[in-house]
Amino acid sequence: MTLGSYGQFCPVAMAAEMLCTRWTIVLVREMVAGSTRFNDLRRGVPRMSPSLLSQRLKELEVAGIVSRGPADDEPGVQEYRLTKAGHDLQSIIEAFGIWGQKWIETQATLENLDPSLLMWDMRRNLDPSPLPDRRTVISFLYPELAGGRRHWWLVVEPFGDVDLCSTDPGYDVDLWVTTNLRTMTEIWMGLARVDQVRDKIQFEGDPAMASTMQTWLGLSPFSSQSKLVH
Amino acid sequence: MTLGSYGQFCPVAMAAEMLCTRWTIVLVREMVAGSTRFNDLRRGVPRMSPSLLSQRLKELEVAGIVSRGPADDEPGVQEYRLTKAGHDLQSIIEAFGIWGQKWIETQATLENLDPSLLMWDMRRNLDPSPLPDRRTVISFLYPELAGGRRHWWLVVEPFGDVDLCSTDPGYDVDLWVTTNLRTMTEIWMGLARVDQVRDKIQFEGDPAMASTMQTWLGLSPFSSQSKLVH
DNA sequence: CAGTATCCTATCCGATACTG
DNA sequence: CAGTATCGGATAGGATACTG
Repeated sequence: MTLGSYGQFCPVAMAAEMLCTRWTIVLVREMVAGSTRFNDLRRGVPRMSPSLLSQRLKELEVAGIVSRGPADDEPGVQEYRLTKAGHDLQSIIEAFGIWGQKWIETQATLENLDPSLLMWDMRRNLDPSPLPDRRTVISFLYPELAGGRRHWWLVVEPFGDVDLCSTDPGYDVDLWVTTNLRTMTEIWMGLARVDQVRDKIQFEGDPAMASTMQTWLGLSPFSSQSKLVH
Repeated sequence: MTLGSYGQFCPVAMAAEMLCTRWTIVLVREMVAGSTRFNDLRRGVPRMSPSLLSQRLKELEVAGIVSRGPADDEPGVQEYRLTKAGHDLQSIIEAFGIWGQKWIETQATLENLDPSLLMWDMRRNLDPSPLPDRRTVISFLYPELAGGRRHWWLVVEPFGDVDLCSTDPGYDVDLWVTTNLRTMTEIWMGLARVDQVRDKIQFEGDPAMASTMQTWLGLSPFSSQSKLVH
């Protein structure tokens, strides 16, 4: 029996042996959410060192959870895809998320604010359908933050691709949103609705887009578990 | 931010921070299964050192997952009970178990055989209702094992309490079961049915009890996920 | 029975730098 | 961009003994 094994035949223990190592669940979450390339994974798990990320990906490959291969569209670039067993982990990730959203103190959650993570998740879940049928640019400004963490742009391309920039991409901006990181995170997590914190957000630009923000801004997959405070 | 934290506001990460430390999931599994006292927990998680068990219980208490207090029936004895948040972890444990049973190689599972763990789980899930309405004793013998791991007794009391002994309790035995640990584990996990491995089990004693073993022997909670090999 | 205390080391991990 | 290599240090946790 390997050291580090639990030595139990129970399937719970066997699964935990594989999945309950540092960063693994968070990494799988990022893959379930759709990231496939090394540097995309890094953006979703920014505090994980690249060597550990690389190591975990190999372990997951050996375990049959991840398969590695050239990207379909861009050969020469490696992609990490979930296998069937990997996709089945979605139920575990969901169980974690639902439990976490329900039972972890909101207080603790809001001590872990991170604008790059927030914007990266917002990018992923933004719903382009209520937006104009052309390139649309939304700028987010967090005045309390410094340097490259202060200003962000979401660029929604005509066919729904969304890009995240932390330097000005140079396009005309349709809507400027100025708020603080905590408020924006509360909205994303479903702890507040835009209309409830209107006094903490300033809009400039297209008033229609401003007033419909709650519809095109996607929320966290677990937001529905929260009992909307305020 | 504490070292050891993921620094993410995502509920998945927050929950993983709490639950993905060594032994924690396996311990919670044992609590979800019903154990409440320190030494019962030890039997379910035998390879965990008592100091680590004690430490984990304290952490779970701080996290609001476990509450500690005197036993209802036996004051003076401490009991560890799951709080409401703790009971909600059942969905996570189930997700682990279902995934593990489905995707972990049977081979790997059967490398972690452990008679005390198996008997402890069998004790818990045994269904007394098909058995005679009196004290019933079933003896299990694993000839390939040595010493105290070789011989076990399940004592089913009239009102359905089941005791596990590894030394002869002295009662008349109704049924002797002789088999090997791998076969018995396969049955428990739902990888085989009694009638499929009849040639690997010897019965002596009450023939009616022998022939209905599949009905009173409870199976692993995850056995239904397995596609019955052989 | 129900834990606590102590010690010690393996290993995991973080940081950083480097490469094709 | 997509990783690998190296290194050092903290710490988690294993083993064991002990206590009320």
